[in-house]
Amino acid sequence: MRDIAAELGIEAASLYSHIKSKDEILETICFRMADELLRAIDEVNDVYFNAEEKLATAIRNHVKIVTGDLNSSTVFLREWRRLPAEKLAEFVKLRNKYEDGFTQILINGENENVFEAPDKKFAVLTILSAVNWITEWYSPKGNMTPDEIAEHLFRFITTGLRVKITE
Amino acid sequence: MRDIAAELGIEAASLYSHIKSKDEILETICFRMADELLRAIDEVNDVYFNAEEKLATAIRNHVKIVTGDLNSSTVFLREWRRLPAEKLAEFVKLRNKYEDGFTQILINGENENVFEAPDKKFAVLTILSAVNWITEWYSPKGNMTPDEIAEHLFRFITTGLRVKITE
DNA sequence: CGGAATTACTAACGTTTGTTAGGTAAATAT
DNA sequence: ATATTTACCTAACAAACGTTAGTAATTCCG
Repeated sequence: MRDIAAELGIEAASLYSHIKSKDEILETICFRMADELLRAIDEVNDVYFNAEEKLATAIRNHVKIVTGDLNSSTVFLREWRRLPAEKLAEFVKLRNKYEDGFTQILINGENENVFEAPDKKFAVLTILSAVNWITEWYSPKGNMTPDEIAEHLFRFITTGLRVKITE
Repeated sequence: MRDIAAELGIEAASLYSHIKSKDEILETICFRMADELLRAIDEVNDVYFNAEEKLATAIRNHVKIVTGDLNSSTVFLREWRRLPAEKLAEFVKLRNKYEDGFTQILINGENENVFEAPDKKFAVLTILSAVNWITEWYSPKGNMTPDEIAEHLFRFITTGLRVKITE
């Protein structure tokens, strides 16, 4: 709290004119971002039909949200376990719903015979590892825009590293 | 320190008969695991020739190390930033060397015309995201062994999600 | 311009944290 | 059996932490 206050140029005790508690800050960050991600994936599953387009859009949305506020994303990804017990349980439900959203896309892809993911949970977790790991290395000053990152990730996730024979 | 001591059934003050400081514990965990990973990747680059085999072995080694001690791996992945400044700088160098090891594999793969990764840094970071994310979900009680996880990851990383036309 | 509302301050509190010091008990070595 | 070493204890310390209470300063509004 003293570090946050120092960033703002005020005393730690002054923060309590604006917030209720440190936990409230964490809850706001985590739930606001979770809600944003959930809204994005729900829209993807509602609006799009083509599984490839769904996946591409879901990845782009995720990358845009994560890179849109790196500080919040970093807190969201690293600190969610420190939510108070009741909020933590609620949060985990949201995470699971989000994963389910990606699973739905993979199921659609299999039905359309464009994706092949026998172990969908594994595939979804690996996709999420890629999009979430962006907080470890992304910089707005870097040479890739969020859309380029999303495009790279989509290609990596769908076609992998192997040289494409048909090209 | 009180939590660690409680796990051991002793008082926090008693820990100091066995260790120097809390920082020492963190340093030991981080550098021991970094050294282990570096030894593994160096051996892969020395011993193997075939890039696919290199990558498969590098992934298998990483997964084996990470799943071999989940507690240490979790601390290693999440807490390395809390190393004291000098140790942190040293640690970052080791991380970079490890990434370089993977980059070397991708370069070999391109020379052999089996891999295609124009942006190698991006590809390496995405590979590392997958192997490191294991700490988020792996359980020894789960239905996948570390070798199976490594195999799945290798397949995902090399061929992606798309249905293989040649099959 | 004065009063109300808002924001920020200082001081303080209770709790938590990492660690030290001195003492005691247990284990080990001679 | 005695001496030494090791491990653990209690007690304590200083610093850090999240937050409250009362007061002061600033801003806003009629």
